[in-house]
Amino acid sequence: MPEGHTIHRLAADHLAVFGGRPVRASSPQGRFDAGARALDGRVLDGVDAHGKHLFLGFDTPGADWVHIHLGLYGKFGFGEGTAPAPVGAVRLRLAHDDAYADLRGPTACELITQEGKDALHARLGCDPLRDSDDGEKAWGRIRLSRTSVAALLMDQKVVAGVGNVYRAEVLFRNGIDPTRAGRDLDREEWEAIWADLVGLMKEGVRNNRIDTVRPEHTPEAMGRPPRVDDHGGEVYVYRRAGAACLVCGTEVRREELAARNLFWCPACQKN
DNA sequence: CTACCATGTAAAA
DNA sequence: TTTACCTGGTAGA
Repeated sequence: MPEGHTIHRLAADHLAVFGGRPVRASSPQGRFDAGARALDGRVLDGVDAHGKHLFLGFDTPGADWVHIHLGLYGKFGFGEGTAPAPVGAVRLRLAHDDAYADLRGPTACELITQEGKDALHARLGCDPLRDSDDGEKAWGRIRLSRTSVAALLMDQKVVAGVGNVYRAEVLFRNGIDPTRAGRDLDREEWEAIWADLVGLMKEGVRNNRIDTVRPEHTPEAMGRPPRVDDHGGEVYVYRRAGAACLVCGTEVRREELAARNLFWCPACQKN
């Protein structure tokens, strides 16, 4: 269940593992048969990621990119050596003699042209993990919007790549009340949020997990027993409803907002 | 074992 | 706004 950092990491990993040499492509599950046949024997010659969208570029005439969106369930599994017989519904398998990658359960796995890729970029907001992006385009939307900053952060047309974990955590770290309207933020607050997202998400790509707890608030630093969050990283509020805030001890709250769980500390996030 | 939930999005109603 | 997609982990029987 990926946010943007996972996708950027996958892009880099695909290039490192498969780049520059012909790959064998198949769709054991069958739903990407035609696409896999078009890719089979081709060379992966470029990768890209924008928000939660992954693009694998092959030297394939008329079908320049594989566009993959993992959705809520999608997952890649990498393995070394000769690929074993596929287990379960593998939508796409890429392989060479030394490694393989299996894709299961994606929302999207399709061949697209450069034009199609351009259209996707056009409808996505700025991505904290794209070096060419800055937060200005998002600020243009946010500063005029009556929508809550919590909803705006999850809107991929505004900011691309932020999901429920980074949303909750960046608002906590910046002391922002999630219900505040975008237009009630000031520029300094937005710039701090954006800069924090860039830092957190880059660290997420490096570590392949989401960690947001500052050193001074780790259980060790606070004199509390060590804690393991069940999504793989250390966080302040995400999925911690009912537990004590790591900073002030107040009970972390959870509420449904636009069909997604929102987590926050009502004491730390009053600004 | 079954039921339910989840870091997401698009299509249907 | 609701439903569907589609997988894996976990809680509970």
